[in-house]
Amino acid sequence: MDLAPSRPEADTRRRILDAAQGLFVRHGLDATSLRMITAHASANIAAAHYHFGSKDALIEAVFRRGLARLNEMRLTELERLERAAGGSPLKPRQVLEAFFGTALILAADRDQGGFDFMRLLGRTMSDPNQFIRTFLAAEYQEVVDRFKSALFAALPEVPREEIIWRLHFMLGAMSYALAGTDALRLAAGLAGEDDPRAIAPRLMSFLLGGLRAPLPGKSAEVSISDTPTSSVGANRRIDKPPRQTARASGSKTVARGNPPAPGHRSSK
Amino acid sequence: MDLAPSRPEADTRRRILDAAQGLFVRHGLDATSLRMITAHASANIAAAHYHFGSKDALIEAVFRRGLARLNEMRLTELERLERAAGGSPLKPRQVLEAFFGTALILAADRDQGGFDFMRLLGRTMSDPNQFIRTFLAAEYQEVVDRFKSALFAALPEVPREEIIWRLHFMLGAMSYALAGTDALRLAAGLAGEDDPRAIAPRLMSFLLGGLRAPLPGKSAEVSISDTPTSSVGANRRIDKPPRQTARASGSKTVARGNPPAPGHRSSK
DNA sequence: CCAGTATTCAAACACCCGTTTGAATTGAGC
DNA sequence: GCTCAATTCAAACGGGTGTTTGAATACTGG
Repeated sequence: MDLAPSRPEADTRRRILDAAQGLFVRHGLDATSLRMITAHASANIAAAHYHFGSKDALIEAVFRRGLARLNEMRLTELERLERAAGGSPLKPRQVLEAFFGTALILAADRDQGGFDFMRLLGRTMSDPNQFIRTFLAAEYQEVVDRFKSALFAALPEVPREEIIWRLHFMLGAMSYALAGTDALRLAAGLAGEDDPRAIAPRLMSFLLGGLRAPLPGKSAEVSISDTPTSSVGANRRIDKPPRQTARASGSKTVARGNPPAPGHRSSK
Repeated sequence: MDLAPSRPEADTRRRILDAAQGLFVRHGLDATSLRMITAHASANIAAAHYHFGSKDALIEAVFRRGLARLNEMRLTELERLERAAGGSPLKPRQVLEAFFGTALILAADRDQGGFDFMRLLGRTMSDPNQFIRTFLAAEYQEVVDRFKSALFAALPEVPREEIIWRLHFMLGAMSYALAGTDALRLAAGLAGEDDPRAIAPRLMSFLLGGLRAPLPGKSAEVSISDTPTSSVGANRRIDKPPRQTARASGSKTVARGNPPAPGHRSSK
């Protein structure tokens, strides 16, 4: 339309959004200050408040922009498949492709920020901040309802409660894989460690396997809580292991003003 | 080398650790201040520095205490199973029980703080803070190596790279389930929504199903919707959704022309 | 009992945060 | 050219942060 490709005022707004997204995923929401963001965006601090109103509103704007794209892709794909199926229910794999496959496609888009956003989203999924949680839930609701229904129809013989649990688990697996933190250095050195295109086929077959796993036995034979005479509970209670004092012992024999190990802290 | 267990001064230390753990899981590491912690623990701010040296060192201490318990349980159980098997490799299910089952048992312990700690751990697994990440990796290394080896032995025919990926996915599913945030309000209203004893059997069969899923097709490494040959229904298979380039020229992603009109909220 | 260390405490320090202000700058329409 | 609104800017405000200080207290060994 009449929107010139480079409107200067709109540019500041977009630069701030981009900088915020990149810094949020690298340092976390709390640890990223508006001053860091505006410095990265070559903008003034007050400009951020002028365009967004507050830091929380800026966070909202970042997620709204990313989720609009993601959710539109998901719903478009789901509707396309349902239209092609013509009334008959989809296969479980198709539902997963529409939900998780599109997310992974978006995560592979490094240029337009899809990569950063999906990592950010993956990490934020387990953020305790109430304001974020309610916002995410609201922004997601339509998509979640649509895909829940599609999965119910695809697996009519599975109890709905069980399907919801498994959707929950699948979400966790994807979020963690996308977040790409690998806190345990598990995949360190693996090829394509943080490349969503390498992860996608592996994740999809893992998710399908989990979704179609046999239901947990009602008699709880599978359950760990009552493995015969409690495998782990054999020693009944966990004794406190001897306090590992190798590194922390300094903190109790302190004289005044003793910093245990001054060489800590960074990344904030 | 240690102080007697019931010395009153040691009590302050424990009270601070407990309060910190509870507040960390409710508000996050960054959003929890030392003043909040010491107020909850009925202690002085300086006492926290006296006993731990810094906030980062306090965070370390919280995780060290919890991980010592968790990792000891895991290793004990793994060794018990390996001893019982007498040289022959364990079954995949047994390895998962020793790793994830023990975590879920610990998470069910509400009295001694196991519940809070496992939720905290689940959320921290995707924390971007570098200091936390390296600390967790170091603290976990022995356990990770042991369980990786056990899984390799249990699944000799599966490529090791694939096993590592699936271990990664399983960790994500468990972390997210334990974190118990449910950002999407997926399981809202479900029975035992945040009770690890209700989650355990369901999670275990999901994980086993994912771990034993058929390997992803080797041929196409890039494609998301792979399965070039083995599609279940030959009729309508999922094509690659059209590359979403509409956004580049799209001017409707975010409603432009937002007047400043702040009206924000603060909920922190 | 006293000596001396281990622990607590209130107060202050320097710094960074999100937010606000009011003036300067820009750019389009008459 | 001028007007007027939209946008940017440097500077400041109040408040919360982690950390430090030095004195007061609690406790243990002799």
